[in-house]
Amino acid sequence: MATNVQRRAQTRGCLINAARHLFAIQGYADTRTEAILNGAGVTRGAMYHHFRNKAELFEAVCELLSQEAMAAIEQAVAGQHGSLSTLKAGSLAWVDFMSRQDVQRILVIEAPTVLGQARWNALDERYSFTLLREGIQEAMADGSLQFSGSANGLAILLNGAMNALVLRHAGAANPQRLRQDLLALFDCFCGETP
Amino acid sequence: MATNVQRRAQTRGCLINAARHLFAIQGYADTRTEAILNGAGVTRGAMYHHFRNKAELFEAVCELLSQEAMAAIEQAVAGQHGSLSTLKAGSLAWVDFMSRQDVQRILVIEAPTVLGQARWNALDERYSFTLLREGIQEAMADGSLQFSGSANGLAILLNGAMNALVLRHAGAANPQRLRQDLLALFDCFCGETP
DNA sequence: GAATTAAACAGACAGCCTGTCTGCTTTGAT
DNA sequence: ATCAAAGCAGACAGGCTGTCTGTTTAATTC
Repeated sequence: MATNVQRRAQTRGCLINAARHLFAIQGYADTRTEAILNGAGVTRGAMYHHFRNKAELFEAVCELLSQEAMAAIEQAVAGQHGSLSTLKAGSLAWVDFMSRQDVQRILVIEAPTVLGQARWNALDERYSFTLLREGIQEAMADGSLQFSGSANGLAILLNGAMNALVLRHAGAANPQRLRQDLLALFDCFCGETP
Repeated sequence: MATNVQRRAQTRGCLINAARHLFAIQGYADTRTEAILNGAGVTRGAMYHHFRNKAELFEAVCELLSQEAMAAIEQAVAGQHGSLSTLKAGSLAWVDFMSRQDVQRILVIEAPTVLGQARWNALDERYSFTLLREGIQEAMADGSLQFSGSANGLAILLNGAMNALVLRHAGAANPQRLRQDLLALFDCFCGETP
């Protein structure tokens, strides 16, 4: 006799977990709800009791992955001193996390399409993008980062650049090159302090 | 009594055109083939005679838009002298073109999902991305652009950065800011020649 | 230039998939 | 103990894509 909040958390968790793995492998469109139900060990009725539709379940998966990304970044940043090295460490942690096959497919490739522009931006804003912008603001404020445009603009540029990096290097044999290219980009903003 | 090649071009053109508009407004998943058939004025049999499935029709639309993008860029570049100003002009033309609502939704947002990673990369490689990389290679070769990583890596970074720019500024009130942020980014690569 | 082949097209049809809907079970409140 | 509400079960309907057979129109062959 479990409490209601426990039951709720249990089935929601199973659904999100099963969906997460299937979405990662087959993609959103090619994942049948039937497969999710089997994977989660629940019935159709349960699923549609917790989520309005498949897209809402997908959003819940995105939410979870975004939280995990945040956690990974914050952990990587924890030991750093100085705004620039903090920014660099956070960015490297970001690309490392996004390089994971499952995360990449769900968060980078499919989320913009499935969630739509508005919800996707909102999600980003709620998590890693805000982190990135704040890091940039700090680094620009104390002069260790130089950019003639706005901090927000630079955050957009960097975010997009990193996304493109992980996508192009997907499954590549040189995971090291990705980090090199990214750090080379940072060097461009640091003026004459190598 | 039209020739076969004419008939073929006609119906294919009508389908691609109708699909293009519908995909732009409603997105790929929410566009019913029925609607495309009505828009194009052809029947189901005709469509599936020319395209294996909906995705293949979508790919044809992407192909067309990519060609238009190439044309726009090459026109913008035509009057330019010097590798750097050529690169800048081409990049601005690129973001201008991609800022169009329809192009954005189809090429930037949905194409990676619908075509899949491999086909999407191949498409990019066939068109604008190659143009960008060559522009960067030239500018790096004559020293007007400095970057400690590879030309290919920089092309990836710039491409991703520009994509992110147009997405974030979608429907924004300040279309000028987009260009400013992009040019600010270029300034970072130009060392001490302002 | 009649006959044959192949391409282009028409439209009915089947199978699949999502979301709904009604009913049942378990938990929580009174 | 009783009633309300949340959680869940599973059948079902409607819609959509792709197929398949048949028909028309162009090209080829003799």
